[in-house]
Amino acid sequence: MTDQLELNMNAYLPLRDVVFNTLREAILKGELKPGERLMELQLASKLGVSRTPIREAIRMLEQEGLAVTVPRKGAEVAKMTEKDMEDVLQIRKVLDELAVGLACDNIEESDLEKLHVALKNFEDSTRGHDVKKIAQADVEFHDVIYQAANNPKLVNILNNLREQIYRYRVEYLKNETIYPTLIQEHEEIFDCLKRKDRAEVIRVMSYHVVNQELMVKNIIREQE
Amino acid sequence: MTDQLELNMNAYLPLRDVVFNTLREAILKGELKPGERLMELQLASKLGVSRTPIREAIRMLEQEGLAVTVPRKGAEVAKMTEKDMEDVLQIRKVLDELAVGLACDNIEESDLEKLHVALKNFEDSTRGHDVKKIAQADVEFHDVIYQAANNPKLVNILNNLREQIYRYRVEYLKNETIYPTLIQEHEEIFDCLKRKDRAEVIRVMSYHVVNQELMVKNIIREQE
DNA sequence: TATAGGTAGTATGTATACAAAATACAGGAG
DNA sequence: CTCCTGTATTTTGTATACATACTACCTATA
Repeated sequence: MTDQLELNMNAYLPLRDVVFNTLREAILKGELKPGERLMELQLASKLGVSRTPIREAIRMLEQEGLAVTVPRKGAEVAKMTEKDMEDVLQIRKVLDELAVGLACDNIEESDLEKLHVALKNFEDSTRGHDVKKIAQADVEFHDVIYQAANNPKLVNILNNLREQIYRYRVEYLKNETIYPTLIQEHEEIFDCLKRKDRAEVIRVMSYHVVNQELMVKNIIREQE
Repeated sequence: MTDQLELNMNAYLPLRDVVFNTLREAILKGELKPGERLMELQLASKLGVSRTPIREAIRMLEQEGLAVTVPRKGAEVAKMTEKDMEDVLQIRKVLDELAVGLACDNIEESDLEKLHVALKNFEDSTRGHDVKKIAQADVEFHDVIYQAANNPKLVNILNNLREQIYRYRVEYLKNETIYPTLIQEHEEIFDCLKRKDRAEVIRVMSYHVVNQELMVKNIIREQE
């Protein structure tokens, strides 16, 4: 019996997960706007499923902080104030510091290679003008670090926090003048990890996140 | 029209929330053991409701990390390895430091009073032998700090993390020899907050959490 | 004996039905 | 004209029905 060939029975996803992913994407992309009501029947007919998977997906979005429901009123897309964003970024700052510190302890040569590839991919992506692609490349860079931290629960929380600021993050990445700084910071992070300079990599990461915080807050203020 | 008399229509809770709370409690108390299957029909008949609210509650437990589901197999109570616990406590450490630092920045006289009451309540509770009560008093002490941190998203995450270690925490609090240390640490935290000594309060809190980490890990190791 | 295959029973996945609350709106009283 | 109220409609809450996949067990066969 071959070890390979595990036969991706993973191809199957329950509808609730499909719906969840669909709604999640729509919220993050801004197609479903903050405060917009999530009406079960309407979503069900739009997505061609019954209310049951919709309701289950809403329960999941709720726990992710992407939707808020009031009993007997229904759910709506979660609103984000500047205060909420500050709160999220405060948390993200210390957890990103934790993650990069752990990554520094655990990182192996193969991870460093992956990180270097991700670094270059990000740099390349900034030469195009596809903001989504740039955001994606940035996510992949940080994902390598998250994985190296070897703490799945931490990764989970960080992904969730990242999700919550994603909308504003895309906006922030439209500003091309910041790319050189971001690239440089990524390089510094990479170098520190390579040298295993724990204190320094935490300092740089901290700076990297705080920077974003200031920019994102500016964007929110402009939008209001 | 009187201002008062808001008439607690909050009395109503959807069944999904009742079920969620019930199952959550059962898992935390250990009535539902790690790895135990959560069968919809069985739970439905036991709780006297239909499968619908059960399913929605399971989706919520899933996102809380208290249950794990495999498509077409069903859900079971999440298992916790020592590694999982370490992961949770690593996160909790930095977030508790963040919380107490923020609390130190924001805390007001009224909060300090509440904290002092909670401190005394905890001290009193340790003179009885009701471990649940002691755990509750400890939670209330830390809740005052969490509230003072003025970051609801942080409180959310911390409550969730606390939930995940609750089972082992109760076990840990059965060891009466640790009470004096805990009381002393609580007092130190209170004093630091009163003096607004940010660096020191973070140091003490960090110590407070790390201490628990070591104890909880011992307990897990013994159980295995 | 061990294994393959079939079958009954059970569990989940999804859709639908019915009840009750919330909402919107129209008509009437003041 | 405004505000109240009653009614129709929409929406959520909950239960149930039906389809399909999984499990366990039994039987037949090599």
